[in-house]
Amino acid sequence: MRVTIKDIAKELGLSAAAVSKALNDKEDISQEIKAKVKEKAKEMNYQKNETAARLVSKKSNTIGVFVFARDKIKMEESSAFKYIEVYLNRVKNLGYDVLLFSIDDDDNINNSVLKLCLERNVEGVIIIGANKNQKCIQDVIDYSIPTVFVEANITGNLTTNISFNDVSGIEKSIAYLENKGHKRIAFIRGDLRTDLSRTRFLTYVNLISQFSEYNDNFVFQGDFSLESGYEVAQKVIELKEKPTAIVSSGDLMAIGLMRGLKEKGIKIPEDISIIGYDGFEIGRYIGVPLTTIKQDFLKMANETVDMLFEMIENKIVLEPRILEVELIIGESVRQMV
Amino acid sequence: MRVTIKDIAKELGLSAAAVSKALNDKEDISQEIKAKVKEKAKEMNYQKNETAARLVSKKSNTIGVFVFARDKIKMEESSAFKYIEVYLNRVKNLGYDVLLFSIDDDDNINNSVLKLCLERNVEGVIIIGANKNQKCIQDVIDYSIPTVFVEANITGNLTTNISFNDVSGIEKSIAYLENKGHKRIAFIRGDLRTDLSRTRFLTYVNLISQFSEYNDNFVFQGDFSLESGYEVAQKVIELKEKPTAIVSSGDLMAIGLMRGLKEKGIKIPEDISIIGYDGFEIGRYIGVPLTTIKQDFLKMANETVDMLFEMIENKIVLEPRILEVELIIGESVRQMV
DNA sequence: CTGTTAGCGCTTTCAT
DNA sequence: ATGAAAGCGCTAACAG
Repeated sequence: MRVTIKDIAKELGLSAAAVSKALNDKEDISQEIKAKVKEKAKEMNYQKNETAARLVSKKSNTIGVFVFARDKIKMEESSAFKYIEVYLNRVKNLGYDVLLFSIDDDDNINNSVLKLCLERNVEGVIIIGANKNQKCIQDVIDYSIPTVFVEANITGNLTTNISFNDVSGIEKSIAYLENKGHKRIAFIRGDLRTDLSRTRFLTYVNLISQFSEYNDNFVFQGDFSLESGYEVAQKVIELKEKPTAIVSSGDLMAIGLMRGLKEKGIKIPEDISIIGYDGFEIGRYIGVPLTTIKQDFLKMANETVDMLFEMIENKIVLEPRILEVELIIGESVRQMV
Repeated sequence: MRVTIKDIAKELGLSAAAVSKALNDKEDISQEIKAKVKEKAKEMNYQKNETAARLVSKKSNTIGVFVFARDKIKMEESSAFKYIEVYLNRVKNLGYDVLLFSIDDDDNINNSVLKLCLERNVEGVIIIGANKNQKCIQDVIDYSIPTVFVEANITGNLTTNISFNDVSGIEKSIAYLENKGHKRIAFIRGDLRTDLSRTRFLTYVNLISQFSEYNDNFVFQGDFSLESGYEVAQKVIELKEKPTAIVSSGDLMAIGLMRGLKEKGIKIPEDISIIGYDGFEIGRYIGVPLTTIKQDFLKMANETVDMLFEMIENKIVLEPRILEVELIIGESVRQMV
């Protein structure tokens, strides 16, 4: 049997309440009792039962982190993991635990996010990569539980969001290419069901229409994986009229694409220029350093935690935030003549 | 106020006990009541308070996952994240939650792993990348809580472990290089405080001594990051007598190294051959596809969960397991003449 | 300051 | 098959 406060109360001839107060450093208890109790607790190897404490205090000291993964196995390729470590450390220092969930579309019915939150009594929620239309999140949006959506433009009751400026990112890419004299610019998009992919793609469409004709053949579908980028190479090859530059919605797809093109004898940037998106460190280490849009994941993670706890503490809803991104110039884009 | 079983009992003119039984599909309750209760519950938007249920049933339905991170920011570079998604999905399907913790050496004093486990009442524990000598894990080892150590050779009370065969991995690398005629083989090791790094390094030392003289200058210290590999390049340059091949304890370090060497005008594999370790997908996409040791992370993750739940269910301690690894031949090693 | 009492929301005997 | 009663381990309100 685990030792409880009753045990240590009995041992010391005190009441359970006194022990509880001592252990929790309450004001209305003498120093000597505090000392005695704490010593005894250590001696008896007492461990607080948080479950019980949480039941009465109605505080769970837990925040829920939900990661939406379209592609089960490839969650590691999402940016989610770049955030989670920060969450873990920050949240731990604030005295909270992190309950982590991975959600996919099949989960809609039985595991609504709200259900999981209410059952576990989480005090705040971070949701990465969701999209408005998923049934399983509708209810959290309405419910008054502090929630921050990451990379999804969703607001609601005590709900806000934070994203990178995807419009600006694509603008910077395209402007840079234009400057370098590129006109025929292709695009690799991700799954359009996410806000992020949609925004990047639509921005491309808007901009491209301004100085050339939008061409369906210049749009390729990927899923952010190395492999999906690699496969695009084959499709590029088959094009009669090739683009002079390709903008990828993600660095990994860009890297896969570069590999694919290389194997087909296409030189980068001499034959085709490439721009990625993400600013992953690895992009600087591959054969041709990748020109890309850098996102400050660390900052994103920290601001997310800031926002969440401000909402938890003050019960106010915050304005959504948008983080700026930066063009990183590698060697994967050439100047057209 | 949240709706409780009492509320729905009152609404239906039943007892709380009956409602509880109905909701939990117990045998000793009629079908009609079950149906009525469930419907009413849905109608009233009832959500079970797991905290309360856990207090009485003494089951938390939670497993704790602890990731040891030497280098705070670089957890994403560890293999831990390759496992976590599998844990999440498997564990969810078994009706459990995952409480995730990141532990560093500073945490030893206040947050012993056992303390966190007992407070949260976790029913099983997965610990990634720990090492025997850390104070903060000593107590879990002795305590009877089902525990699986990943990539650390630790056993104990209801405690087992699973690792890749690091000896075999390094043997395969070195044998391959020997076969290709390499004699002067250097090594990049990771932090020797982890079992994994120690084993890989010691195996290198053993083997190398068999056919050449162990040379301290041929051993470089890294930390599994791209950057640390990159920095090794400079040190290689400064060597009067250069190795013909370098074995890296990790793929990212190998990739960083290759980049560094390339910038210094050293060609791979013509001038120096490289072998990595991990089998990360990215290694096949970089300039020169990396020859490496492939570890089946998916299998590792699944077996870890299997072992843990077998221990949870049967309260028996399992034999440690070792997973075989495989040499993947890329283009980063050349045949010596 | 310390103890008594009550109860968080649920499950679980044990009667009925 | 249903309900009454007890209690999981802790904290909070109130008395003393």
